[in-house]
Amino acid sequence: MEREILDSKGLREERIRKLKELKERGLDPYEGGFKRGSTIAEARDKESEFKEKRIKLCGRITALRRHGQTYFADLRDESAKIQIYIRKDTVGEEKASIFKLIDIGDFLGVEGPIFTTKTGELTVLVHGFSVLAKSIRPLPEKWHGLKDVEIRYRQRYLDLISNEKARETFKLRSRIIEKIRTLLAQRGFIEVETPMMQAIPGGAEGRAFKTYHQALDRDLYLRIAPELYLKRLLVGGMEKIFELNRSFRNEGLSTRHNPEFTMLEVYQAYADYEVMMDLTEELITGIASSILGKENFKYQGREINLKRPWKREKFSKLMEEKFKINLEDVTVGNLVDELKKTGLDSDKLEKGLTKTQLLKLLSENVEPEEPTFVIDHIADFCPLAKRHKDNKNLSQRFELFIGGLEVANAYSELNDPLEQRERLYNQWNELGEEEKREKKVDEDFVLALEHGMPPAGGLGIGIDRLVMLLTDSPSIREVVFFPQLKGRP
RNA sequence: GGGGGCGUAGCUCAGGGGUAGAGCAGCGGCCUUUUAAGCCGCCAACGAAGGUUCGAUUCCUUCCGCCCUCACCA
Repeated sequence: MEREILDSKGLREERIRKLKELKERGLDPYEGGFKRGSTIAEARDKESEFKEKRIKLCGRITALRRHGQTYFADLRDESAKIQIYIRKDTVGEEKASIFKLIDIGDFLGVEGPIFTTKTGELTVLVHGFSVLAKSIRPLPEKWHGLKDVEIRYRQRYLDLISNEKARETFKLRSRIIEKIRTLLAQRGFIEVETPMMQAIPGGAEGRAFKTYHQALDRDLYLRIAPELYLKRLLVGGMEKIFELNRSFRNEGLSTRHNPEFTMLEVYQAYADYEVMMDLTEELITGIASSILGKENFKYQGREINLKRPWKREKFSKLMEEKFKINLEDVTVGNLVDELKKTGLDSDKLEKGLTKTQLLKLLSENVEPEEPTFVIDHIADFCPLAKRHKDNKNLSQRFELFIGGLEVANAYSELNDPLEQRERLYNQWNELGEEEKREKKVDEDFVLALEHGMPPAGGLGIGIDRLVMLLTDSPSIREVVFFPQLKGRP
């Protein structure tokens, strides 16, 4: 922060000088409140009402045009923008001279009737105004706005002031989340909250953040998923639940990954992954049609069409098409060898094949324009999912891809406690020595299952990615107010 | 962590081994219906540290930060 303070010293000092002068004139700009008569949008709607009587508006000055003894300025609140006009024969000599101390960025309350200028601009003829807050830093440029992505992320408020697109994106994010809650509530789901600080982080792949609790003298981890706790609630008899909140993964950053991210997890007792597919379609098309007003839109230049029903492609079929591998005679053990035979870049395979890598390979085989459920994955990659009755190597699971993004993941939840324990230990055994020490099998979770968990469908939707998709944002940093960045020098 | 690109004024952009240029913003002046107001004048910057060189903002090295990409992950 030190640098900016020095850099903008001259501009800042000039504004502090104006601030002092305001105070000397008995007008402390941080002192007063203001009774807003209406928002600017309301004022614009009801302009005719205020041709005669006065209106009281407030907002921030975003442009200032001095014209001799008069000023035109743009006043903006969250709802809209309106021009204000200050002239000394209306506002008075004293007030007019005070207006010299106003800068772009200051907050103002104004009062006066509305008229239309000869160029047709709706304008408040200011009879009185008060300074509600003085800005002592210059705002980014009015025409080109703020483009420096680093400043846009680190000082998001400047981005929000300068860029309409940013304001829209975050408003949409809020409406999307609100809509999800409404849609789920309409279907009888209730929202629950489970621990973000967990003794044993589980329910997903990925490294956890570690922290320490003083009084308990124990290590705790930030959750990588709420899954195992939500299933405990199924055991407890809750039948339709969801949690919509943050999870944390201690992994690298990318345009699709922020260390803290927002996930929706939904569980429905006596359902399975087929039911969750329907629910996913309903949720996402419901959101799109209510928020965007349509089911087709562009994502990064590609036309996406959400018209139901969505494609459901068997994982094995995609493997067959892409790699000519028949999953019937392939196990996880020799899958890597089989893939190498297909001439796939073997460097990538040397380190072994993770679930994520495999999905990535397959997602390249999925049409980005149409939403596609990739269903029935290799069971060994899905320790929490039920196996298929007719093929024990496959699990009742789907991953949903839209526009090249993986936006949802769901399965029929495994509720056989003995199999669950075995599969968790199998997974644990594959870990490296260090990981084995950090990650343990959550026996307490298995204990819950031993008391009986109803069959259930579970669904996870990456909210940040869904918002990216619906706001046509190329990076997760565009949909998270304060994305994680490195430290400053 | 690997690879590629980038870092010039408060903001948006030029430039380039020899005095660093513009627009917006700011300051001063003229202007009472402008709106990217206009006109005149002024203020203001090469991410940091080393090196090469008579001379570095420009070339080289290291560091810091940002973007893209690969890997871990969703």
